[in-house]
Amino acid sequence: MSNAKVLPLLEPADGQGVAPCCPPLTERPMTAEEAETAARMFKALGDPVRLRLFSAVASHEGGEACVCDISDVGVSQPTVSHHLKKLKEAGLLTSERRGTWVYYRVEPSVLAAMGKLLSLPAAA
Amino acid sequence: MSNAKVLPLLEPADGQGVAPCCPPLTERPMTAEEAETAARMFKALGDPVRLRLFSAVASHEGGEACVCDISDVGVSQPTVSHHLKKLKEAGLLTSERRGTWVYYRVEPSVLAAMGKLLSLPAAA
DNA sequence: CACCTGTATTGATGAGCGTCAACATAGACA
DNA sequence: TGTCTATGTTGACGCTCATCAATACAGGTG
Repeated sequence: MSNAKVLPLLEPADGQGVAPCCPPLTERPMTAEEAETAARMFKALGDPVRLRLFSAVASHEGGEACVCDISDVGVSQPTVSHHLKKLKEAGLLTSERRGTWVYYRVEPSVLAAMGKLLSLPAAA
Repeated sequence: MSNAKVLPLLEPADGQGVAPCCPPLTERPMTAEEAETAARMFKALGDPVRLRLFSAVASHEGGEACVCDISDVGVSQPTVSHHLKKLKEAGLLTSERRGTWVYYRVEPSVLAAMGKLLSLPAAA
C-alpha cells in the first residue's frame, strides 16, 4: 500500500508537521468535503472493538504496542487484524514490523486534531 | 420515547450536571462497557450527513436551529429526519417543538466529554 | 532445509445502515 | 371544519460491515 491517502484528517504540511483538516465543529457548518473527511475518522472509532484496540495502543507505554499485547478483546485473530487495518487506513495508527512482531503506534497529531474538532468556543 | 438511555456518554450527576462516562483514551485501555458506550457516539458522528447536521446545529446562533435551517445537505427530508433522530438517540442533540417548527440543540456537556476523551496526557 | 509462532489475507455469511417514496402526524390559520 | 406547511414514520432496496474458518505469508529457530 502506498503512503498516500492514509491521513484523511490531516494534510501534510511543509517539512515536518501536519495541519488539521477542519475547523471546530462549532465554528461554522462543515462543508460536504470536510464532513466526508472527518466522518471517516469518527467512523473508524465507532466500533467498540476498534475503540478498545485504539485505546490499548494509545495507553500502552511508549505509545506503541505489539499486536500480541492488545489482541485480547474477545474476537478472533483475523478480526483483530482486520480492525487494525481499518484504523491504519483511517490514519489513526501506523504499523511497523520488527522481527517476529508487528508494532502499532498512534499518530499523536491526529488525536490533537480530533480534540480541536470537538473543542468548544472558549467559554461555552 | 422516555428520557432514559438517551445520553450514553454521560451519566446523570446529582442535581444539575453530568459526568463523563470514560477516562481519556490514552489513560488506560478502555473496558468493553466503556468502549460500547463511547463507540455509540463516535458512530453517530461517523456519517458525513450527520456530521454536517450536527455541525450546523452546533454552529448556529444560540446553539440551536430549526430543522428548516439545516436541512440543505443534499438528501431527502425523510433522510434528514432519520439522521436527526439518530443524533438524538446518541445523546448528541435534544429537540423541542415550538409551534410549527422543531428546534434541535446540542448537549454542550457531551461535546466537553468527547473532547476529554481525546485529550492528550498533558505534554505529549 | 523443515518447523513453529505471529500476523495478514481470502471468501463467505448474516446483520446493520443510508436512502427514498409514500404516507402519517402536528400545529397554524381561515 | 378543512387546508396548508413542517416534520416524523413506514417499508423496501441495495450496499457496507463485522465476523469467522481456512489459508497464506513472514521471520525466527533448529
